Amino acid sequence: MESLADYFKVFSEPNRLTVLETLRTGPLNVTAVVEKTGLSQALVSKHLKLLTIAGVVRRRPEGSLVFYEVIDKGVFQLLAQARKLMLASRRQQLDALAAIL
Amino acid sequence: MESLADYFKVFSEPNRLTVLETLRTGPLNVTAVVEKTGLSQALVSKHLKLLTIAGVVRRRPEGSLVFYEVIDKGVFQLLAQARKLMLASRRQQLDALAAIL
DNA sequence: TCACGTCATAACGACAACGTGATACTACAT
DNA sequence: ATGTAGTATCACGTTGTCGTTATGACGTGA
Repeated sequence: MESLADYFKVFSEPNRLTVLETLRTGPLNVTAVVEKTGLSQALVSKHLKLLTIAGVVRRRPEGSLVFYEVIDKGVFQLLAQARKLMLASRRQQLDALAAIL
Repeated sequence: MESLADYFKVFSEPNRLTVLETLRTGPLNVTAVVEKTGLSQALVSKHLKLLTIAGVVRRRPEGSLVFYEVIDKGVFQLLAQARKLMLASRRQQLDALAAIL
């Protein structure tokens, strides 16, 4: 996690966001995430690793399972704020378009 | 701007963030941004275009100059919140490391 | 009209990220 | 010890993104 840009990059991938959303309600093991998302196991594993490296998620082995959980639920606030800004931008775009027509 | 991930992608590039920061204090024309950042003119133009498409920035031609300005300064709050989370993650990482050693 | 400053775009090469299929590794049960 | 379920990783091909160089387009003033 070098720069701020790198941090944003963590959330700039649809499947990774999907995986992250999966953990909103609580810890899950890899297979559970796979089933919830429909993504391949290898892919889920990769994204979880990235999220772990980024410090967004914590890895907790338990027997033969490995559970992952969001460390700071504040990330979801970040997602929410970004979504809000995005929608506002979209509205503004439409207004600008309407002004032309 | 299809998905939320795409929106995050806008902020996931160091040079693009640099360009955006340049506009924090107010509108600037392209050449001014080029001088402030030290990036090539073509590159600045590209990033500004992307920021415009994303609805983060507004393009305003004025004579032979083209000014760009941030539409919703709330984006800087987003940057700030992300930075805060990033630093918190970093602290947590170090704590986890310290616990091992 | 011509030249110049400003900005945008095209074409290209370099490199990174994504997803997949196959394989290794681990813990546990038989 | 062998098998099995769960997880991680490797190697690979594909695609996307970044930055550069060169060129095009536009407005302005001489």
